[in-house]
Amino acid sequence: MELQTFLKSRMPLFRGLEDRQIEALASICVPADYPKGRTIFLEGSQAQGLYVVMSGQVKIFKLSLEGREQIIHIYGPGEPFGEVPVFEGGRFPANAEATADSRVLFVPRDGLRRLLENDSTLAMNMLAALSRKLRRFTVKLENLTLKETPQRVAAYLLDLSDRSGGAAEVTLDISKGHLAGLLGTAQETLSRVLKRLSEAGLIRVRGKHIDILDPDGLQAVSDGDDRL
Amino acid sequence: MELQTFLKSRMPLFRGLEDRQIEALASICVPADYPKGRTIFLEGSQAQGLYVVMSGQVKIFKLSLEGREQIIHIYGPGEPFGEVPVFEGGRFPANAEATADSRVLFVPRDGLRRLLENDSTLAMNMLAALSRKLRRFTVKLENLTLKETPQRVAAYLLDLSDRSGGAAEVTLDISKGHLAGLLGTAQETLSRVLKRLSEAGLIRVRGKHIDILDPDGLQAVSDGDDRL
DNA sequence: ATTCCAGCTTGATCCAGGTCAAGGCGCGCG
DNA sequence: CGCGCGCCTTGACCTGGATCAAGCTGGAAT
Repeated sequence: MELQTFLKSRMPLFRGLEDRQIEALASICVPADYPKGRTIFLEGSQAQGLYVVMSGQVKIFKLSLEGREQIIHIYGPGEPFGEVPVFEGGRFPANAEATADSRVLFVPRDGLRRLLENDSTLAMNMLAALSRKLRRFTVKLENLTLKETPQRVAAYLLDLSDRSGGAAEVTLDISKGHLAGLLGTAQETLSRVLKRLSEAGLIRVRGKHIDILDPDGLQAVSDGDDRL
Repeated sequence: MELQTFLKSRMPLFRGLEDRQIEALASICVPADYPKGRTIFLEGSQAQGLYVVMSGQVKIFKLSLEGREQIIHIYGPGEPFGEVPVFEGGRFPANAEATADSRVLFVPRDGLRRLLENDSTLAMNMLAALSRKLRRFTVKLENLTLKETPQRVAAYLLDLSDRSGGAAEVTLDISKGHLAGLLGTAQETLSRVLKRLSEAGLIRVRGKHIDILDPDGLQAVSDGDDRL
């Protein structure tokens, strides 16, 4: 079955499970399609389970009263989201919205908890997954509070490059508006920073494609070197 | 035994465990004393286990290259910290230091993992604990990126009051310098904000004791009302 | 009691970056 | 082919809050 293959091969969370566990899991999951822009859940609403991106892209974000948006994370295929209320509190701590046409797997809370209680492999995987998210939060908090915007942009680009094996050309998988939201800045500021980095000869921007001309220089900016 | 009593009664993490599990746990834990100002672990160092505050106070924080400090959390008695590397990565994502003379329980990684694999109650407790931390991170990120300093201060005071049952007088359990670090601002700014809140008749500050004179007004400030 | 000092307050200055406003640019669609 | 609409860039301005620089204060140590 299609779904079982996905669970086994594409999802670190379910790595190492026995086939009959995968079957049990597959039998309780429900896939659903969300068009770009559609809300998946709202902050504060009651959760019935968690979600996994199968295809497309989902943003998790907070809104201020004035409407400013802080993106907490953007998830792609294979990544779970909305786990918190499964284990604590029952309500979502933030909002989720599809940023592209997406297929999303829903995993009901009760069934998942039953599986977790009987399978320590799954439980350890889940503990690792939550720990990874805590680690990312730490990094994000550090970036947002201890780094200036150019540092954050440089760090983001380097991270993107690293994750594609140190490639000299990276492709933004999200719009620049979303990137600004993710980096905790205004779109205008991001635009200006990219320009400055270009003028300094560190990068070249062509739409969503960015050439990293000087990785070391970019690293220096990321580390706080004020060369502009 | 003293230690077992502490584990059973003072720690949500170990709530609901059977006595023989508690015994097993107690037998692998090691308490240690840290004077005020002593480092407990450094970011990036290899972790051998997690910690639990028995008495005193511990701050978890990040440092920028220039030496600015962002406090991520401050933990008191009963609260665990440093869990992340037990389940993922192996290295601490931030620094920990005692902010008061403290007794801290060390729980070795391997023993803990063995217990977790054999006891789903403990595993579910741990999942809940990590989820609670993720939720707090979400709130913290929201406060730091979407709220201005006066809003953060007001929110902190109200939270403090709520946690002591809505008391009209709250006592800061940390120094104002640390509070500034926790709220992502400079000590000078915090001082000025407290003064403004006092002059607006919302609070009265006497050292570490703060009277909340106008909870509704404070709530309004916390929600972004620009009354100063 | 006097000194000392960490912790706090107050004042003055400066700047990163948010906001408002006005175009460009590219692309899908009629 | 050109119209319209997101999305992005550029410019001008303004402000929250960081930083630098003095004092102040209260309690611990002698």
